[in-house]
Amino acid sequence: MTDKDPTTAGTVRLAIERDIFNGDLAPGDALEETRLAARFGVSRTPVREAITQLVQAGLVTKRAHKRAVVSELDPGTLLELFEALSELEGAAAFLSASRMTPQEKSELLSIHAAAGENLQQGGDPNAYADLGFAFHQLIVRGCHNSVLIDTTEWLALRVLPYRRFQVVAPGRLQRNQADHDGIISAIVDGDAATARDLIQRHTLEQGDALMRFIALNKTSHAD
Amino acid sequence: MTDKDPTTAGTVRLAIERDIFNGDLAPGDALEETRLAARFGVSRTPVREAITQLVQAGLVTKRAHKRAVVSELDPGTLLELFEALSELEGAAAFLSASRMTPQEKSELLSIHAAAGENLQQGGDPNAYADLGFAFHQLIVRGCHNSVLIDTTEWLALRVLPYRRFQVVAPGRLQRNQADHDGIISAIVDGDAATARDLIQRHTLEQGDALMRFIALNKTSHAD
DNA sequence: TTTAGCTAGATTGCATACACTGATTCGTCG
DNA sequence: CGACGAATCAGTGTATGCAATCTAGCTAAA
Repeated sequence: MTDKDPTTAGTVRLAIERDIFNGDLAPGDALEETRLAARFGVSRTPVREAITQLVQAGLVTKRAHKRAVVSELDPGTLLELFEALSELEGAAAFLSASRMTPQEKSELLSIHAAAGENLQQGGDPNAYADLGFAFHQLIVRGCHNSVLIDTTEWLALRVLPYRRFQVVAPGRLQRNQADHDGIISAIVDGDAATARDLIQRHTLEQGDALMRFIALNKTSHAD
Repeated sequence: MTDKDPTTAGTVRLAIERDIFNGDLAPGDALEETRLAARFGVSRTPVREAITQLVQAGLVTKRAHKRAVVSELDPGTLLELFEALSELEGAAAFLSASRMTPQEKSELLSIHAAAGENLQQGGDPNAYADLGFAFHQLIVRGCHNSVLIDTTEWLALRVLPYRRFQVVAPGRLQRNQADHDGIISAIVDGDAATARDLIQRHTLEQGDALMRFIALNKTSHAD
């Protein structure tokens, strides 16, 4: 499903995905088939297929005869999501510690270094977030188990719509970088157990911070 | 997705799923839209939706303009699948050790006891397999994290089409029962770390055995 | 004023028809 | 006789139309 998409449905799906990740479509927003069809200049059929795919991907929720909406994650589900994600990333890191190639390790190091520079020079927080995302992704992919990789990224995907609630709490980025520091050295040293433990705790904390931030934001919005 | 399906597409999807699990549709078999539509007495549209859902569920593979086939797992992928599954079940067991309610624990014990009786009395191996499946499912669900549960069961689903290759190697069932014995006492004792370790190793071994069996069976078939 | 019931508009679910892609087979040329 | 190419065919991808369902707005009664 991650391959090319010579089919219209695939294109539409990617477009909707982008809208969700960009925030043009926020969680809770409705996906109206006719409107989307008109917007992309296609018929309703490929739009329906795209929505079906997104439903199975967990990004969209839908019930019979009711319109599809962008999945809304309540704090409880979000907590569960991060708990599961932390286990998966931990497992991947455990395997990566002994399976990553030298090239992969050096790539990981260079990304980590770039993130460090960005942090010291007070660069774009958004760029830093991207580097952090790449960091996690590289570790996950380093386990060389496509099933585990796909599953982990599948879960990580569901958190992306909430990335716009980026946590900018003071000192948070520094601690994040320090966490990454420990994780990377554990992996380079081949200390699988430590790598697992560190990244698991790290991801759980990330989730906790995001959850708290969203909760605050929600109450302030007071719909 | 597990709820009712007043929609035709959902019904068709479940029907195809049953066919796959029953073995009426074996891995590698093609899913022809027109034929399925005729068989269920509906049009191609709901059949297409059902197939799309099955593709996302991983049970069916499909590329543009080529017909969908029941997913075929080569030994490598199967190994990866069990490796990932063992990590997920391990994580679930870790959490279950401290989260299962007394009712859930007693249910687990009674199922385990029933499996033991079946084994001693030389009962139906198929029934024993069902009990084993229920055993794993109970442990997974005991973690009370729906995301983790869904993800684990999603992976476990992909192995089901291969259940007809049931391993009946001598002594295998006894060892399986012994494994379960250890796992259950670790969970009841609340020893999370041991529970994780045991079930992880256990699932990996299960996968290994299944893989070997399939490999042998494949070569004998010699297509 | 509030609430229950109903009607009209909007939207989804399914069926049918058409367009396009990929494969197989037959014919022709080397 | 073999190989390459074109035509035919099977099958998927998309568009459109219709029926069933849901939603909202209005009327009427308590």
